[in-house]
Amino acid sequence: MSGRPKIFDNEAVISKAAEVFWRQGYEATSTEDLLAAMGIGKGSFYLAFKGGKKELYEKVLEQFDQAAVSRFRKELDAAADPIEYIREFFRGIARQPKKIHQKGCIFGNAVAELSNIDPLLMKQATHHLQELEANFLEALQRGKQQGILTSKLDPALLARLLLNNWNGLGITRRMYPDNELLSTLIEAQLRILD
Amino acid sequence: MSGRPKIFDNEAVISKAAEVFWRQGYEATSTEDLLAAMGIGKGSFYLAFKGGKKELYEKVLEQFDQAAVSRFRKELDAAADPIEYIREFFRGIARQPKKIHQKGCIFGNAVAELSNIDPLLMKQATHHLQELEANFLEALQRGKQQGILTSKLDPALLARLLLNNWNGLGITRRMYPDNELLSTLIEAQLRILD
DNA sequence: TTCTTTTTGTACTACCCGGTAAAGAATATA
DNA sequence: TATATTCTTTACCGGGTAGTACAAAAAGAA
Repeated sequence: MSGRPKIFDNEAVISKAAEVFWRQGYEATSTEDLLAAMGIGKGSFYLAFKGGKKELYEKVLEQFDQAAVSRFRKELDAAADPIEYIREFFRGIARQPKKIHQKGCIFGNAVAELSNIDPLLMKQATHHLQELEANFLEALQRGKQQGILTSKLDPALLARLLLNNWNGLGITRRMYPDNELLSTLIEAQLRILD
Repeated sequence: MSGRPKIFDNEAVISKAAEVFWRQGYEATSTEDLLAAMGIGKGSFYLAFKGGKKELYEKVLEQFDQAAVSRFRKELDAAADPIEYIREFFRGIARQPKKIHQKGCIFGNAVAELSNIDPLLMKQATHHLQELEANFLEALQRGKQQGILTSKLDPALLARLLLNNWNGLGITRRMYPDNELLSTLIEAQLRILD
């Protein structure tokens, strides 16, 4: 059964690759960039990821999604006020360093870059963003149940507005990688939750 | 002085190239893609655009900006109600065909794709988006002068909110290339103008 | 016509890149 | 130790790409 032991951990190298993809995008990243970042050779890479760069990118998106979604759900469950949690979620953007602002949202990046290049990958990125939207919706519904959210807007519409704000911030934060400016912008956006 | 006559018009081929760049992005577009779309050969191309793909992309962004800005200003000047003009500007998105939705905003695309690849091009794209923001601002200020805009928010902040909505729509319209859905979303966003 | 200027078409070069193949290394098991 | 299994290393291949070089073509001017 078990032959030569693997020198690397799959999740670990996916996470290494994620950083490069996130920073440079899909097309601008060569497999050699990825190999260098992951610290493995071609042989190992194509053995572990037979689909090459494309499969790796899928895995990267999935890993990102797993981490983000599980964290969101956990924190939301722990939050007494789900609406305030959404607020803090957005406010968190305005606490991040410039390097992060410059990378934007990897899912939004994927949607923008791959719509007419690789529709399948684009569809997956879209799906992940829809999960974020679903999380917003769940928080909003809980807020409504608890009587915290008084807005008369349909929660589904509200969730979509939040998603669009998120998508916009993925671009705007690169134009203005300035936390004070972003904070002002975000606070104004959050008034739809009042 | 005058040698062999040019077979093509610069602005015309830039506009041809624009379509390809807009659809595929910068990195995914090869110079041969561009030559095919422009209908000229390598010799002519490198003579007219010594900077190659990069210079052409700059020109494309500039041409887009020229067209968009001049149209915006002209229509805004002609509009009796500048706030309603902004509304119509956004509503127009929800009247466009799927093919356009799939391409998003070329400036947003450039910002997303090139932030960490070619900072100079990214900066130019940012500048063009800031011109859009400035146009929003001008319209808002005129609306305030005319007493049409009653919002208590700082017009500059309002313009930035509109810009962020625009940036978001560049992504969201690809996730949901559905004009009815987009219309609902946009109408909800426009309530910040009430 | 002949010369000059500018554009065009094409051939060429040097390079990079994704992917494969094959041989060798490291382990468990018998 | 011998064998089977799995992973790693490295060399290689075919294809595509950006950019250059150069000769031919198309005009005006002398």
